[in-house]
Amino acid sequence: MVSEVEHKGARDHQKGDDPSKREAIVEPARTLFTTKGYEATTMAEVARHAGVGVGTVYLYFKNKSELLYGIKGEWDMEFLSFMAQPEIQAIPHHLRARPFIEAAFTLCEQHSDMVQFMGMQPEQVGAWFDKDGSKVVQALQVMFEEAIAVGAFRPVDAKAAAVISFGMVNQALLQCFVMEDGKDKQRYIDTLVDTLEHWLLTDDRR
Amino acid sequence: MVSEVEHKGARDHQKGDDPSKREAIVEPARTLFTTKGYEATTMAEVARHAGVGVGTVYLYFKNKSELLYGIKGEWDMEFLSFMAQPEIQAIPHHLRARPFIEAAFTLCEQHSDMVQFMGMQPEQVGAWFDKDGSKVVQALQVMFEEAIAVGAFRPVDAKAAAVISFGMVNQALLQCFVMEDGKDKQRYIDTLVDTLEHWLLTDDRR
Amino acid sequence: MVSEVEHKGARDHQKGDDPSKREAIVEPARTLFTTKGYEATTMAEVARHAGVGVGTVYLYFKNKSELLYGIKGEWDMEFLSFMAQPEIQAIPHHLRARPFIEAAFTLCEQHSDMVQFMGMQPEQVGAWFDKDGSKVVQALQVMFEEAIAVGAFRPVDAKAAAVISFGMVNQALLQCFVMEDGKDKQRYIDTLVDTLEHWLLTDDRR
Amino acid sequence: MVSEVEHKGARDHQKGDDPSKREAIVEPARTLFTTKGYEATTMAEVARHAGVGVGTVYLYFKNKSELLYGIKGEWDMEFLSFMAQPEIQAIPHHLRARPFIEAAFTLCEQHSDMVQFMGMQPEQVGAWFDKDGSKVVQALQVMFEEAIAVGAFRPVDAKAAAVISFGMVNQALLQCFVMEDGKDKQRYIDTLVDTLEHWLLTDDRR
DNA sequence: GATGAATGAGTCTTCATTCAT
DNA sequence: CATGAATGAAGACTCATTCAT
Repeated sequence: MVSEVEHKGARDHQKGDDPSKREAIVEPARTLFTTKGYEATTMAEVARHAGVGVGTVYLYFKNKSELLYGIKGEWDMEFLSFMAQPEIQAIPHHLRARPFIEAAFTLCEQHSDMVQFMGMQPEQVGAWFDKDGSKVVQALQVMFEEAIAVGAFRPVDAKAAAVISFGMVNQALLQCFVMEDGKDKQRYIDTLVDTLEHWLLTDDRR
Repeated sequence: MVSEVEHKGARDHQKGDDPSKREAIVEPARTLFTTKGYEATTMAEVARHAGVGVGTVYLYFKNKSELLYGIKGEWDMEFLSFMAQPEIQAIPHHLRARPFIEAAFTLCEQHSDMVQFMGMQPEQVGAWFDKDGSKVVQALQVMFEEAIAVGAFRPVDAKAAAVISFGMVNQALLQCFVMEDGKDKQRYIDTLVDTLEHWLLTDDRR
Repeated sequence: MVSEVEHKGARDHQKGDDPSKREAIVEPARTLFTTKGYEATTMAEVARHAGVGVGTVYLYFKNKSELLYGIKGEWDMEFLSFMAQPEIQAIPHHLRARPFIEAAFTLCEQHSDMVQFMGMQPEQVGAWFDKDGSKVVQALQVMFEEAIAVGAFRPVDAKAAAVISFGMVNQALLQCFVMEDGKDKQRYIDTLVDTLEHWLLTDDRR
Repeated sequence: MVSEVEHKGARDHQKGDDPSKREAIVEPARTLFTTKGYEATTMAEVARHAGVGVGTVYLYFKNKSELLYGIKGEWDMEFLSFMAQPEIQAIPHHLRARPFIEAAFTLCEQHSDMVQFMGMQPEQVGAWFDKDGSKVVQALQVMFEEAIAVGAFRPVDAKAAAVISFGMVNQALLQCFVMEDGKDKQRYIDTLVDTLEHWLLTDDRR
């Protein structure tokens, strides 16, 4: 309606496979879901903001839940791929806390509206949230197990630690970017790093 | 749509005055909101579970949002009054972690449905959530400031620490009671206590 | 909206139990379903013609299918109760054809719009049509079995005969009241009676 | 909305010209319409089963109704041409009942999905159904008039008899192939033949 | 001629809210 | 005060139809 969908040269479309159009839908959906809430956002709104027809949204996402899932999945992927980066993996565990936290904050600053989805309750969303815990928590657990194995971290319960650390970072991001305006970023980063280091590092490392 | 609720003939009763009936409405509302989610719960359901007519619910709460507000306020009160208990206050700060966490888990076990509200996002609910942060986080902050002042805790940023500790406990409760069935309670309690003690206690206290 | 819902004295309503209002919904629904077809009729139209809100229709019928089912069931009941009438049952089998056919035509004349539903296809309607055959066909089958047992009818296959006689009467009603304007009623009645008598009566009875 | 389909540039091809492709569309359309019902079948489904694009269907049929019209017409033609067969016409009227019924059942067994269309209500389909009655009934009427003229059939009302016989056969086919699985074919054939012979044949012929 | 991505009007259905009793 | 039948605005989703390629 606002003609922001350029006439791109290529022409081999699958059913709902144009990544640029998919992104054009996901982006306003993310903003609306986080701004107004999932239930309060209508598919028509998403479509209007995306500059496409309602039907088109359903061409790319089977239903409203799938749209949310797509957003959540996108974030997970982004976060996971960040954790898998060679640069991050190269850092010894006992020095990982700060760059890790800082990266998380930077990532969330770019998509500050996305923060809420990290802690989204399964009941509120439907069945798409895997009961075993989100991919992110699982990845954290694996990382903790490694760190404990190599003696970098104290021998804590890796599963519980993953949940707990996810919770503290998530809440800090929420407070920092959703409730406040992001101005106290450094304060939360510093405190989080302090928390993790005192909690997890073996005494000789601190 | 603005003001068409006033002008009640000439009755002099307040709107909803019977506290026991109010409680009879709030209680199932809490259960339903947390079990099925706010949007998925209908006023008719709340009324039916409360054993009153739909109209009666509107006698005590102007609308659905007000009902949610009532619940949130009640929970805050319950949590806050727990924190203000003499028994809790009597415990020295450096020994408070375990009884505090254990009490939180017990409290949440009793009202396991309530857990979700701790982390409820303001945007998802409406405008009723005070921007300054929840009462609970504020209370935690005060407690931390005291503990730091008396030298029981390391000198961390009390505000950030309140947010972070709230986040970790909340996420653990969520994982324990909502995602899982509460069976690993002890595991999460132990790890949380471990976290708090290593993070906050001064070295000579650990 | 047109204030045609009288303020009747009584006041003990169940959920959707006011028979007069139920009838006020069923009646236009029947007309619309038969005039425009089931799929082409919208619930909003039914509500508008009934002089009630859409929601009210859903108070009396769970969904569109149930509304159709209600209509079909109502017709079946009416037809069945007609067949069970003492006056009809009193007539000896070999003389039943004419009064029976005449009654059917009279009944359908009153609800001429209803005729189509007799022959409605199960697939077009959903799952509400019992596979064993409609109640009407079953009732006919029983009647045929009796008539054959007492020697009033020739020994034909009662089941097949019920289907066949239902088909011929139904098609005649359809032709007479739906395709034509009912003017040739007598012609169809006479031919149907002739058909049944020549087909079913034993030679000594004809 | 009235006339915005004309003004095609300057191509000189007729709309849909390839008869084999037309048949490739009609065939699955018939199956789907009869299996799932007209409204429940989507143009996309028809296209997919036909192995062509949606747009192609619209090249051969202006719209969904036209597609239905095409199917109905095709069936009528097939049935009519069956009735016009020399083999059938050669049989003397008083011996025609059985081969005729048997042929109808065989024909319907081959296209068992087509049965429903015989009795299709005009209102349910739209305006394409000629008010004068279906071609099939007309053909039957002609045949009856001939049979009566040559003294093969009793002098019944040919028009009504056509309707009635159409109804009985149609209902039997419906019951046999749609409601049941076709297993009792012989039972219905025998009873139909019995019906027709007792009803129509002159006493000296029976 | 074919195609199928895009469209948006139109459907059923839900549910917060009101108000007559 | 209490009730719950009635309401209709609003939402998710479908699908016939078009048109650029």
